[in-house]
Formats: sequence, C-alpha cells, structure tokens
Amino acid sequence: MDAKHPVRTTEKTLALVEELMDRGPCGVTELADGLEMGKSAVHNHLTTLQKHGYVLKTGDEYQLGLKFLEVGGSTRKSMEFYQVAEPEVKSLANETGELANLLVEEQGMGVYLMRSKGEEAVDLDTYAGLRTHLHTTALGKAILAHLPESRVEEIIERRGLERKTPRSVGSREELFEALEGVRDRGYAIDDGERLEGLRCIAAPVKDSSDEVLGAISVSAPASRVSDEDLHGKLPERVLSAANVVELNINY
Amino acid sequence: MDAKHPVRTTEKTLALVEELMDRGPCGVTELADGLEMGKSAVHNHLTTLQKHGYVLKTGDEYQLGLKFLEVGGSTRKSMEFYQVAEPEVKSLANETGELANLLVEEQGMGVYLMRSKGEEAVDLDTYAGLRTHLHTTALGKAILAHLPESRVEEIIERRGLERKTPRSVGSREELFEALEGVRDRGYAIDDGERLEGLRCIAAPVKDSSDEVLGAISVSAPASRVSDEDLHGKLPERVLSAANVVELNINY
DNA sequence: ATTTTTCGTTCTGCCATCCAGAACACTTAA
DNA sequence: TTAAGTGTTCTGGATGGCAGAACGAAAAAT
Repeated sequence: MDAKHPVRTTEKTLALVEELMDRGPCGVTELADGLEMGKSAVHNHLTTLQKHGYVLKTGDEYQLGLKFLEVGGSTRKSMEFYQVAEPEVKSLANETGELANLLVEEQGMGVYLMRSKGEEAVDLDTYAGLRTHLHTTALGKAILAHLPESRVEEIIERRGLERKTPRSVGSREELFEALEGVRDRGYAIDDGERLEGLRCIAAPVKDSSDEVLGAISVSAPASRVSDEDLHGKLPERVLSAANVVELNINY
Repeated sequence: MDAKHPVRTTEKTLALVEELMDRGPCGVTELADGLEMGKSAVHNHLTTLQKHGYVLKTGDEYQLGLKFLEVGGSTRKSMEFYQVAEPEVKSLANETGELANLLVEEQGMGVYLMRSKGEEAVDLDTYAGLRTHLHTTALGKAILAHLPESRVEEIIERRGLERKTPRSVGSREELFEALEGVRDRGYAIDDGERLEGLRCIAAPVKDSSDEVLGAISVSAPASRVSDEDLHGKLPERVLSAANVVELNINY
C-alpha cells in the first residue's frame, strides 16, 4: 500500500539525501542540477538537515553526517534478532577465519545487519545496511526458501529477477527450483554466482512458529573451500550457528 | 550557523523520526499526541516515509526501518578514517580480550563509529552511531585535548559540561586541567568516572598536519586492570594501535 | 589588472500544498 | 448494542515552499 497523500516536501528532502549518498560531498549547484530543483530550495533543505545533524558543511561542500548512523544503529540495536545473532556470527567468523554475514528481509529486499571478518577473510564491499536483491545471494535464497510462496511471488513482482551475472538465477523457474533444493538440503549455496571464485553457504534462522527471521552465511574463496567442504563441514558449521540462534531467541 | 529559511515540513518529519526512535514501535495517535500534531498530518508523514523505506508498518504500529542503517552505513564506509582504523580496533579487542572503541567528533559531540568485543569484554550499552558528550569519556577527552582551545570553548558553549556522575568532569577548570594531563601523558584515562568500576584508556589519532581525526580506546573492568597496567601495558598497546592508524592513513 | 564566469547565499511574492478538523470504517470493551 | 478506541480518508483555507532574480565573493579567463 502506498501513500494516498504523500508529503511532497519530505519526498524532496529524501531525494536530496539519496542524491548526497550517491554523489558524496558536493555543492549546491551540482545537487540542484541533478535533482532538477532550484538552488534556493536545495539550499533551504540542506541547511535544515544540517541544523538537525543529518548533513555537514565543510567549506563550500555539503555531505551526509553521522546522524543517520545514530538512527540506524539504534534501530538495529532494538532488534532482538540482531542482539542474539551478533555474537554467533562473530564466532562463526573467528572459527572459520572467513567472512560471516547476517541478513534480514525488509520490504522485499535483503539488508545486511552486520558482517564479521575472520583472520583470512576476503574483503567484499558489503557493509551493514547494504541492500541486495534476495535472489542474488545464498543468504537471500535461504530466506526466500522459507517464506510463503505468495510472499515470494509478491517480492518477485515488486523487485524483479534481474540477473547479476550469467551464472545467477534469472527466471521464476530457476528460482523455485533453487528454493526447492535449499529446503531439501537445509542450507543455500552460492557457487560463484554473485562473484567468480567466491563460494557462500547460508542457513535460515526461524522462530518458534516457523517464520524466517533472517539468515547467516559464510563467504570464502573457492581456493579454500574444497568440493567436499562445500557440502560437508562448512554447512554443518553454519547450520549449527543458525541453530544456536534459534535456541536462544525464544529462551 | 543555522538555517535562515528552515523547511518546516522537513523539520516535522525529522521530529517524527526522533520520536519514533525514542518510543519504538507505536501508533498514529500516540505520536500525534507526543508531537502535538494532528493525526492526519502524522499519518501523511508516516506513509511518505514508509513509501521510501524509512518507516515500516506492522499491523497497526509504525516503526523505523533499516533504510537509516543503509544511509548511515554508507556514510561510515566512505570515511577513510573508519576504513583504516577498523581492523586495528578489532585487533586491539582480540589481543586484549576487552572492549575496544572508535570515536570521532561531529558537531561538538562524540560519535561511536564502531565497537569490537574481545573474548571477555564487558557489554556496555554503546553502539555504532551513539552520541555522547565529549567531556564524559576518555575517548572524548583524548580528542578535546588535541583540538584548538577556541574549538573546545565553542563546544563547551554549545553542548555544556553536564556532570554525568559525581566523579566526572563538571567545570571548565577541571576539564582544562584534565586535558593538560592528557597532552602530557599522550593518552586519556577514565577511572570509574562514567561508570563505577570501569576503566578506560584512550589515545588520539592525528593526521600529518596534526589535526585530530578521532580516538581509539579500550574499556575494561577495574578488576582486570591493575594500577600498574593502567599506566603501563594497556596505554602502550592503545597508543601503538593509534600509531599504526596514523602511519596507514597517509601512506 | 580587468573582465567574465561560477559559486553559495539571501530575498520576495505567488501559488502549490500542508494540515486541522470532521467524518468514516473498523475493532475491541462494556 | 452501545461506546470508546483505533487507523484512514477527505476538504478548503491559511501557511509556507520555492522559482527566479539579485548579491557578494572567489576563481578563471582574458
């Protein structure tokens, strides 16, 4: 359902924030051109955001401030799922030495809640807060596999099935087949679909009434994950982490 | 400098966000009462924010969404200081087994960029994005000690010197005396000022032109920090971490 | 040096639009 | 049934957002 009476002024402010996020620090004129707004309007919005800490001015340039991190950090902290899962994801990273991730679904997209790097972890350009299409990652597929089919259809409808790389899922049939496999195995795999040479294993976390709360994963370069590990020790470790979270979430 | 022509509508939206952050999930009426706005106005703002992912509706309640984390996370990721310091703070936490933190100054307040928990770390209720008055923590004092005196005066003027606990800094004289000590030693100490039984050591990070970028700290219970450690091994380790960051930041 | 361009900022007045208040649909409680 | 609560929709009149013009300063071009 969408807004019947959207507040246009607020939408302009939000567009400005997004533009500032994409462009990084920049001046009034550049923003006004990009947004097709008058300079004075942009200036008024910027100074208003600055007054409240959402925007900073350094010299003649404006940029986003850390107030967003405050609001976002506070939101994340208030999520029980994050509180419980966070230490488990850290252990997972430390014990495997690889990159461990935590993802939840929001409005049909996957949102990374955190990532934790082990000793030898690859450095992907994911970060807390980053959004991805659910069908493009092992984490996302682990979640989709345990949502009601109607929700999955809704999400496909709303967010599409764009193919990120030639090897990735790109059609309704491929996706449902993949999700079937995830349910059978209990975990999801991404073998170079998102990034050549990168293997990911993800397991869903469900609450006591069987609803998915999110997913936990480990990402590692193919060179360190043998074919046996891919269906042996590694999923076992990820599933175990997911299980601990499930046990702790309802006491 | 503050806004000459503030966008009032945007300010209402921001007030709504802050209210939602303080109250957590709640209904339209409750927000309208708290903000002294009409229900329809609140509703319009909420649906607008929802449309853009900043707010979620579950049943009859509204709450903040993870879009703020996306913007905040992206802002943090774009900071060179964070990129360079992050691995060092993690090592510091792992090697000491305690809680390590990273703070920067923004608009006269301290903002935690991250925290990393070692094996035995205490669990303070700090989180990435949290703001604190600079004079109340070792991290903040490490930063204040290396800002120009005029900036410090400005910050005191703007943010005050409220005493958080009886033992903490609470006057201009106490503060400047403390900052003098920080400059002499090279690091700042909080011995139970913020929280009874908690000891913190913080070191500033400066760039090549001697400007403070932020501060790094370790927090540990007094029971695990002997009086010798407090002025011996621990500061040494924190200073070394700060030094590594300084070396890496300018190549 | 002088001119020209480009920047951020300020001002004004018209017209878009925000929002109080009332009415509505629905759920829960008495 | 009634009553009190909720979120949502609608309307019109006062509010206030913003295009456009003007300004001062700084940088670039002549």
